[in-house]
Amino acid sequence: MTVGIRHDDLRRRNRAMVISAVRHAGQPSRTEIAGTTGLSHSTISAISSDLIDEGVLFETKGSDAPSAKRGRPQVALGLKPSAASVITVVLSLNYLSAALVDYAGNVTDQEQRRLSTLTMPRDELIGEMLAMIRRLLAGRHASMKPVMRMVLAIQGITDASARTMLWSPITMHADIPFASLLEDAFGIPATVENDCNMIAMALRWHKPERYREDFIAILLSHGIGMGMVLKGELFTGTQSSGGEFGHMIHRPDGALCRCGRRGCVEAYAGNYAIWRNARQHSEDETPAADISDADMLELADRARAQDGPERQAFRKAGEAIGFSLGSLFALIDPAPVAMVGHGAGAFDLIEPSMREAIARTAGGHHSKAISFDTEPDEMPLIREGCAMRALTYVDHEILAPGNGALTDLTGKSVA
Amino acid sequence: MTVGIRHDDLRRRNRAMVISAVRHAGQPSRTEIAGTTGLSHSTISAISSDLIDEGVLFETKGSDAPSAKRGRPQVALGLKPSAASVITVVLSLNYLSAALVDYAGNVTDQEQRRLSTLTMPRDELIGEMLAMIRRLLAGRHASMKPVMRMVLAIQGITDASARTMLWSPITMHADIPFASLLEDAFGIPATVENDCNMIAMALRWHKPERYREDFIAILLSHGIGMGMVLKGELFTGTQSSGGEFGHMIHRPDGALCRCGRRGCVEAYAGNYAIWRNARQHSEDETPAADISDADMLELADRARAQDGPERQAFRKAGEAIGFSLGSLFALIDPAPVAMVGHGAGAFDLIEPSMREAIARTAGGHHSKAISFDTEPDEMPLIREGCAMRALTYVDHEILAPGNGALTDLTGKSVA
DNA sequence: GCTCTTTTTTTCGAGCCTCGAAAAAAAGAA
DNA sequence: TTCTTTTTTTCGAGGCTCGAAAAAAAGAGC
Repeated sequence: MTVGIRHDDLRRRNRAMVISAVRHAGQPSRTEIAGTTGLSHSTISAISSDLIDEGVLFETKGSDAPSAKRGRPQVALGLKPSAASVITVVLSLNYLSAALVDYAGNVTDQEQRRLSTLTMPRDELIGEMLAMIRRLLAGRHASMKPVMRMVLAIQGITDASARTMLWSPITMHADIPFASLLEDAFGIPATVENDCNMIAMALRWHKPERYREDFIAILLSHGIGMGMVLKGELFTGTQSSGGEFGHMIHRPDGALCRCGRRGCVEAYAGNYAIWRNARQHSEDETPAADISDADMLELADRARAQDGPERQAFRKAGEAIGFSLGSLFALIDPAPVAMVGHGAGAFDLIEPSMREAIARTAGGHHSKAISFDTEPDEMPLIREGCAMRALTYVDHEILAPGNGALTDLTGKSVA
Repeated sequence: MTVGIRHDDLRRRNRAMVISAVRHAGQPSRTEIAGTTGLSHSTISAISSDLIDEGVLFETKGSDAPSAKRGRPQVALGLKPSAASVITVVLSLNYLSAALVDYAGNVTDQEQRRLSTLTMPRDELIGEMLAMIRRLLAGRHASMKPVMRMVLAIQGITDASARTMLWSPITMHADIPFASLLEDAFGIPATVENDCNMIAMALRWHKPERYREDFIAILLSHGIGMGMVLKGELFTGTQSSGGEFGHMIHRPDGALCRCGRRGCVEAYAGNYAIWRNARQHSEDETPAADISDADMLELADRARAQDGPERQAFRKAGEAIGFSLGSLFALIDPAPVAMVGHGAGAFDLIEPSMREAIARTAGGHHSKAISFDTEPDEMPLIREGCAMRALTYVDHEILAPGNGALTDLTGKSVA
């Protein structure tokens, strides 16, 4: 039983709507906002006037092109970059990066470094992260507004409340409560998110014309990840970040997977699996820890050059992805797919067998119509997805108190 | 971009909330409603007074047990049975049934009959359905309030807008726009829903303590169907009713499925598949059209009596369901499962190999903790699910116009 | 039998919020 | 300089929910 709507919720929600409209439209006029939200001009005027007073929005005076239209010119509203800032952190295999992002979404500072995540002790891993964040916080100008939110994206599984990393292939340590660790260290609200989910957020942000209501992002890398948006909402599991497409079962009792089980999609389509098959090693062989992008590129080149075990390996990968996508499509119906990550660079080798497999499944009813796109570089997407997620959180916090919001925004400096 | 909340939406939503609270609680007092909705007593008082005036609610005077409590006694509110009525229709293999249900959910009349759905011409199938509905409409008392909604449940796939049956195993005809057909014939709004989705609705209604936010209902019958509730919402595909668990791929290029493809779960776990395996026929053999429940019972008995091809067949079924549930759990995390339908009577034969398979998948992390329940009789569940769905539609229509609602409710008689 | 408690329900005024219409503002066009 | 056109603000009206207080409807106690 959902709770009833009280009167003050109304204002709060409509404020949220206005902020969200500005964030999506960039620099809309009040009239434009009224159009997209369906609220009346008077309401928009009242709300945006409040938000300007509170320092959340501002009138971007220098309207670029004096639109040459008749009538009173529109006044564009923008998100005030100084209204707040957020920190994004991305932790992936042997790699850590963090960025400071202002309220308008601009990266104002960032840092990245290589680490040996697989072998590092737990405390060291956490320590490196905290230190990097600490440097970012120390480095920002005194004039900058306080950091209001931190979002950490990891390769791996988080709990449904986005507070704990339950498991990750990049480290042997499990159940690290990153959200609480970050909150305790810096006094700033934090969440931990799955990297592929952040990729999905970023795609929707970047290419709304293609990735809007329903789409799937598949990360082809050492392992196989997935982020999915259904009916406009990020799809997550009931207890975890979910969407573990890479561990759907392709062949019962089949090839050995990095997760220790058998027959997972990843055990055929992950980099290590393609490598293993290309070398004609046994499918029971323990997966290699890491394979360089250069090696995978070389493998792909050889597969393109001539038929042989390399080409076969990519073919098998396509088959695994195809059948499992077919199973997924049986559940959710076909949707546009983005193939993300370095592995997407070899999509030409994967696509034929993948499409052939899909066509043999229930989801492949119109397999010709299913459209695939490739995004070879995942890191910027993850970072942007994190930023959007963090800023969205802030948007909803800013509107919450309704009135005294600005005392928290411009006032006390945290950490 | 969702639309802003206008002022009158507020009342509408809170009215919906009150109606929904009454429907869930049965006969709550105003105080109780205030508690569950979180709205103030004054608001509840105002809204329920309106709804009583409009003939949607009524004060159930004869309060059964004079609660022996001190203070002014609570006045129970109930849904007025005469506020509206709905018709539910269930179409399954060789079987058609329909019922007339009042606003409080009581079945006031019903009819059912056997048909040869597989061989009937399209028009005859439609004609039988229309005729049955016509008889129900003709048979109701003159005092009864107009039928405001019809919901048809079918075994098969419908489009996302619940207007057309896209495909069904019970007939060779496809793309039958049942919703429009019914609306044109009777002038009453109608939808077509997947039977398993209705089972899920009914389960949530019946056993909310077990089936609440997240659960799965799997129909074990000639084919394999699924209805799923995730985060409190019925899960459907993006373009169709979705959730075609039975056509996830268990073994690529495996056994021949009724759908014409190969390796679907159904091709191992549907009645015809179990039958085929028990008889040690080839997996390439065309599936039998229908197998009687008695035959399946006998098969199960023989499997229980001694090890042999029958027991093997059930074991294979369990394996197929187990691995595919494991894949599903990889996507959504484990959830309580209800095994519904006659096939659930042989769940004891299926369970061991199923659990073993699940344990070998990513979703089987805590396979011991995944709980299964059986509901051998699906028909009543489907009917009740339809009724609840229809009544929920009506609830939302009654509250919509806000004021003149009753003119439609008590006034003109449709059809 | 009467008064006191207790609990539920209704009433009433206050405070918000959104809306539509009208007014004001800010340009270009003539 | 005066019209048009378009955007934005202002203002009063109408609704809605809320909290407090009042009214209603019992049982409890003497």
